[in-house]
Order: sequence, then C-alpha cells, then structure tokens
Amino acid sequence: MRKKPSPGNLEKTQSSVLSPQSLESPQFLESPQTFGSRLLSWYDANRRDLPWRRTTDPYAIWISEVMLQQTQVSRVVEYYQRFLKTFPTVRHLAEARLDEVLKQWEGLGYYGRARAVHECARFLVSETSGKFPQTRGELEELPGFGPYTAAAVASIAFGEPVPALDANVIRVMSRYLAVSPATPTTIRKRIQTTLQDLLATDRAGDFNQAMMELGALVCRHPQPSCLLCPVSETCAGRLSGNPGAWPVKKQPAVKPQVRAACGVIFQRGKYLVVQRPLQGLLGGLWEFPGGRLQSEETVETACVRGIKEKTGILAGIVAPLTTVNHTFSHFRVELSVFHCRIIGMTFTSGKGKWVTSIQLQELAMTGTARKIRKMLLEPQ
DNA sequence: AAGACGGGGCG
DNA sequence: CGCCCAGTCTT
Repeated sequence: MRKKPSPGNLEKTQSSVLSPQSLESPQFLESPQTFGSRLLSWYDANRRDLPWRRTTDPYAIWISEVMLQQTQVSRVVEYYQRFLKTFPTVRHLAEARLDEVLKQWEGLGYYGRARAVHECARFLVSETSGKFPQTRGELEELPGFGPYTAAAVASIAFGEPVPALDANVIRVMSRYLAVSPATPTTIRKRIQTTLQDLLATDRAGDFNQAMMELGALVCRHPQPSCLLCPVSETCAGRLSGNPGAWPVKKQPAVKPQVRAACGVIFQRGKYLVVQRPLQGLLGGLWEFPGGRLQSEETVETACVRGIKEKTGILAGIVAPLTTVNHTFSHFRVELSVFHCRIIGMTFTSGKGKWVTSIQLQELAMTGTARKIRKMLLEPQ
C-alpha cells in the first residue's frame, strides 16, 4: 500500500488573521471550558438522530465519514444503511468484489472513495486482523483517510482530542474569529490551533460533531441564525454585524461544454456495455460504448468511431434515441444517444460485454448511462 | 496551490 | 441555473 507524505506542521501559526484579543474586549474569547460546555449543551438538546450516531463501531463510523465527504447528510442516510446491511463488518467488505462495492456506491459520486474503502478494508483484514489503528496519525496513512476523516474517526470512535475541520467548521470558525482575508492554508492553521485549545473536554467526538452540527443547523450558508447560536455572545462575526460575509468565496471556474455520443446495441436479448478504466473519471463504472466528439466531427461519426475503439465492433446508426445532458463538477456534457446495429468486426479484440436487461440493472453505471438504462427498461 | 473527482438539492 | 456540500489525491 502506498505511503502518503506527512502533513505539514500545524503548530506554526500566522497572525494574518484577526485574533480575538485584537478586538475591543480583551476577554473576548471565553474560556475553553465555557465554550465547550455551551456548545455541548446545545448539541445534546438539538442534535439530529442520525444512524451513525447510534453506534460506536469504528467500521460504521468510518463508512459514514467517507460517505459524508462532499456529500450532504440527507443523501448519505439511505446509502449508509444499505451499505452497512450489505457489508456489516470490515471483513465482509474485504471479502466482497470491487464491482459489488461500486454497485452499492452507484449514484453517490466520487467513486474513488469506494475503491479506497475497499482497498483499506482488505489491507486491514490482511495486516491487522481487521482492527483499526486508533490515532489520527496512524489513520491518516490509510487509503481514503485525509486530515478530516482521520481526525473524525480518531475523535468519534476513539476519543482522541483532535479537531476535525470540514467545510462547516471552517465556515463557523471563520465567522467566530472574523478571520481577515488570507490564504486558505493560513486560515486553516489558525482555526486548527484555536480548536485544539478549545477542545478541553473528554467528549472530543461530540465536540467535533457539535461544531459540524452547528454549521449545518445554525451557522449556515449564506446567512447564520445567530439568535439560535449557543456561542453567539462571543462571536466576532456576529459582533461585526455581517456574519454572512464569511467565508470569502473564490471565483468560480468556467465549466467547459463537451459533446459526446454513444450507441445502444441490443441483439439476441442482450445489450452491449463497456467498463471505464479503473483510474480516472467514473473509474470502474459501466456505460454504453461511445466517446467524445473530436474537432469537426458529427455525433454520428463519433458514435460509430467510439464503439469501434471501445469494442472492436463496426456499428451502423439505426436511429437517434435521445439526448442526455449531464453536469459534472468541472465540465458539462451533452451526450447524443443512437440506436445502432452491428455491421462488422475489426481484428482487434474488443472489451465489450453483452448483458441481459437483468444484468444491466446489476451493473454500477455512470449517471448518463443510468438515465439511458432507465429509458430502455422503463419506457414511458 | 491548483485541478480532478459526482451528484442531488436548493433558491 | 449557479452554488453548496462531514474531502482526498495528484501534479
């Protein structure tokens, strides 16, 4: 298993953010005990009843934290429950095939997470009999464990007093400290250090979850509900009169528009599908053969060429089926879908696979392919 | 430091 | 339709 470079020293902080002491009140920042007790009291009274808060199993907590990466709680709940039912322990997960894991992950996005979780489970079972390391530092060596997930699992499952910084916490603390404009790295270090001091409690896991819950329920984007906040009295952002000013947003990148085409070939009761390479976009997922348009190329030509390159089959267009639009985080695609038929074969061996409609439903497919599959299997 | 990596929900 | 979300990994 690959080793990851150790993270930078988090102790060193810059003073390019506004420190509480620089405000009018010298005792602006309340004591860690007061902050923690107010936060945890609020959490105890207002926490949502989420499935991963009903367990102390490190495996279950780990799965929830990975699913929650860049994914909203409401979306994760159903996936989490189904995943834990399918793979109840780290050993079950390790013994599963990757395509079974991907099928459970289908529709959740960021499929590298599913590969990492699978790889990690196999590593743990083979190297430590399925037991997790219990410190943030050791956890961060595992695949799919970055700074956030390592701290989250270490604190929630094992009680280690380390802060977990996610988008919620960054937003909450940016407001609470009223950080002045600085590089994201500098702001992160400042928040990390502050929270490490505030984490004077034996409920480290609850403290971290409370911070995130506060961000999700009260200190929300774009405007916080300061009247509901347990620490609003000492919040520099609220004192500034415009807590919604944080965090500062970076300029959005332009999303390129991409055109692509693919073909549906149905013959002798079976559909032709291809699997995407394991690494890269939508790695390991299945789709209908095709490809992106090259310059000055028609969708029909791209469709036929894509099928030939991906499967070795020479196809002809029968009729246009539909057009599917799909937006990714960094580009947008318009996919033209054709009904095709086989008119010949090349000598190069293809990698296509023929599947029945039943098997088609069992495959983990890309978003666009799922739309096409739905249309084929559930015609209106 | 910046870009790749998904998808659904919300105003 | 643009913005956001319990981030990680690669370059």
